[in-house]
Amino acid sequence: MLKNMNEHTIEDVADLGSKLRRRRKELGLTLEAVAKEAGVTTGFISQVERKITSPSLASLTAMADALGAHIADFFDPPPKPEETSRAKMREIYASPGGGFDFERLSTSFDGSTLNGLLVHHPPGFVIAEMVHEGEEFYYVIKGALTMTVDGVRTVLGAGDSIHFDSMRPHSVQNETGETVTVLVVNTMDLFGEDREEGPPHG
Amino acid sequence: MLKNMNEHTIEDVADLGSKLRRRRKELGLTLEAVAKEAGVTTGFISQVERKITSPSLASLTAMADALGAHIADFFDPPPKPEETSRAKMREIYASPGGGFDFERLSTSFDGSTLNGLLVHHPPGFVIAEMVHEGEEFYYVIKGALTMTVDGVRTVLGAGDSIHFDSMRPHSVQNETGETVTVLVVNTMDLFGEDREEGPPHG
DNA sequence: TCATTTTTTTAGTTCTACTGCAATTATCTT
DNA sequence: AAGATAATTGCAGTAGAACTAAAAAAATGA
Repeated sequence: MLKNMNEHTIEDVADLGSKLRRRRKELGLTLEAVAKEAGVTTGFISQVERKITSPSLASLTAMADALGAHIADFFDPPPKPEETSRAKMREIYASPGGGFDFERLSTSFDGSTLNGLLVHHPPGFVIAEMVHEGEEFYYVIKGALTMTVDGVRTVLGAGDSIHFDSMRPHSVQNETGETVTVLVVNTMDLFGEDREEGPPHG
Repeated sequence: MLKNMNEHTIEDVADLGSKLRRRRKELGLTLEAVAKEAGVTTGFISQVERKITSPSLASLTAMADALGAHIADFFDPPPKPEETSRAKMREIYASPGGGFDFERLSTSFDGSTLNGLLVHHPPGFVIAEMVHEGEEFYYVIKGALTMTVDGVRTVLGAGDSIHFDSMRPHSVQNETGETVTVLVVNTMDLFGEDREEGPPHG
């Protein structure tokens, strides 16, 4: 069963049992309660929690459901370092397609998903509609930004914010005569572009 | 194999094959290349991608590795709605333990992980050191905030930011004589506190 | 301390995770 | 368009592990 696995992956699966047991204990449930809900035996769950047996995806999904969790929650990788970003020490980058400048605020570490940018949209600039995985959060620091999400156009002023799923078609534009400064925080898209290149920003 | 599963969970597993194939195609890899890397046969991967067979956790992990991805990435649930948050229409909440006020900026939808808050720290206020899952991003809007992460103390001024893994011991304090306003964005902790109560904020 | 509950252990069995190989389809080159 | 090669699917298995049932041990509560 545990054939063809490197050390990293062994750790991932090893965590599974512990996480299942921890979740069960947090909920104050007995093996029997979870077993009954998941449609398996208490002995089996016990073995899974103690890493003696590996559950099939179907069984694991049933167990996750019984624990009010999602299967993906039991496979979180371990995290790491940090970084402070100083306003005065940041580099200002031009966007890959040209048009706006940005400063990168966030750092990255194993398991990190947050991507923070300070974006400066010049007057009249438009980012064409796009769709991709992840979710996004915009907080307008200065000026007024026009966003269109799923065809719904919204003008955000200073202090306003918006949070949406990036799978919904969205576009951004600065319809004012001034540069607009926006803080953008989105989740990393593992299947998206390499982080070392310019950010897609929405 | 697919016994004891409700409709929601069937969808989750059904997505697996499609996601594996999509990822493989994105990388321009053949079944044979992935199979060789993962230590399984091409026929098997083909069956998994077409949902004819469900892989064991060990095999799935090996496949994910071969695809340069993480096993959890293949179980993402589908996302949903959005919300705009207006500065002038937000409610200001007092924190559960008392001491600081905050405004909630983000919304939530299935699969969403971002949690955005605008936090107002009064002079001298301290949030004791804590540790929990997820990651955090702070952007100082007004004033100066002192943060201590893993015993390292840092003072962040307006425009400064910090991004770190919440599993590292961290505390927050306002050592100034003015109220400090900070934008906090962190990832949802499924195993943490219920969102309807006040936010832990760090 | 004792009764009950919970978990672990043990000895299986069944069925599916995965193989090997042939057939089919897709792609590329001329 | 034809032919060669590469890639994928189909098919018939089988070995072993996913999971069971029941007994034993451990944990818990009164």
